[in-house]
Amino acid sequence: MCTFAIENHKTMNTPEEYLTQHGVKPTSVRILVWKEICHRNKAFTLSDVENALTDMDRSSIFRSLRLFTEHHLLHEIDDGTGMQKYCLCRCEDNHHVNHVHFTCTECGQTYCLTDYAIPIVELPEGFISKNIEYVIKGICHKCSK
Amino acid sequence: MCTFAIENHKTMNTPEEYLTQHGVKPTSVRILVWKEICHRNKAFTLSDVENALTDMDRSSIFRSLRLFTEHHLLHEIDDGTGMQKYCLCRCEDNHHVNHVHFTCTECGQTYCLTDYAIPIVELPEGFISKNIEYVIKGICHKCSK
DNA sequence: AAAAGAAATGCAACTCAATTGCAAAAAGCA
DNA sequence: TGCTTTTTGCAATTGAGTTGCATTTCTTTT
Repeated sequence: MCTFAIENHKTMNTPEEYLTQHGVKPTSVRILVWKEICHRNKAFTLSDVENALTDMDRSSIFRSLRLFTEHHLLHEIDDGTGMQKYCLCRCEDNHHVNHVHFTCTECGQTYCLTDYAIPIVELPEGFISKNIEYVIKGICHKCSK
Repeated sequence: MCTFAIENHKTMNTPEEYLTQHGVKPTSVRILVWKEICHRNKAFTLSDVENALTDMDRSSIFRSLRLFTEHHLLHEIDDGTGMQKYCLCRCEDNHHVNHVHFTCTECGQTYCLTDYAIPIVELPEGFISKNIEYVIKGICHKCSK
């Protein structure tokens, strides 16, 4: 569904280089965190990464994710489950999530439907749009079987 | 922008009756909470209601809002500010938010754009939609002046 | 290469809103 | 009225996010 990570692995050689190219100094913590998340095609939480990197401190992961977000490697998304989620940024120019998210109420997964663009709503006079969040809640293709 | 409350006051006589009609026993706390929120045309938080009803306990308000939500008098909405927000339900049949929300990054207000319907995205095979959240972030008509 | 300075990390503690346990109060009912 | 159930207020807990600070690691300068 999301070919971003694969593409990157083909073209981007190493995590070190990828981080450097985006203005993030590639420290050991950040490389480990990036390696852990760069292949993900679903939205993930801080706890998800924490569980995958059990030796690493929560706040270090938190700070890495924040830094990645600041440097537009990640999007912060809010799927209404109450936990902050992140997904890989695959924007080419402007840094806005332009795809729809789907949160399964059964398994809790939030999918990045990267091929499904967010339809635009025209706003009333005076309202200026900067960013749009479009989250569908329902049952995912696995849980609906 | 939202004429719901006014319509209700015309047709619905008293809060007591309105709550009863929707399966909520109209206790004194619930009536006070409902009176406080039923005229609102913007999304509000628990703290908003708490500040308006200074004598009432936080958890009592919380429980009232939860009960109202369970009985479809309110929608819970998540505008990404991290605080749970509520807005009046004006659905006629199915209980889904069908309008767009707008959260101003300046003043923090979340507007219910009740005249602006959420455009539907067709989902991939196997995904079943139950509910959609559409939140635009930007600058509102007041802050953009 | 050593010293000084800057940045990153780990740990513990804090924040802040949501939520719950429980006893007291109020409401419903026989 | 007396008994039972529901509701309410208070205090405490939860849980994720976040921060302060001392230690460690990295970078730069001499």
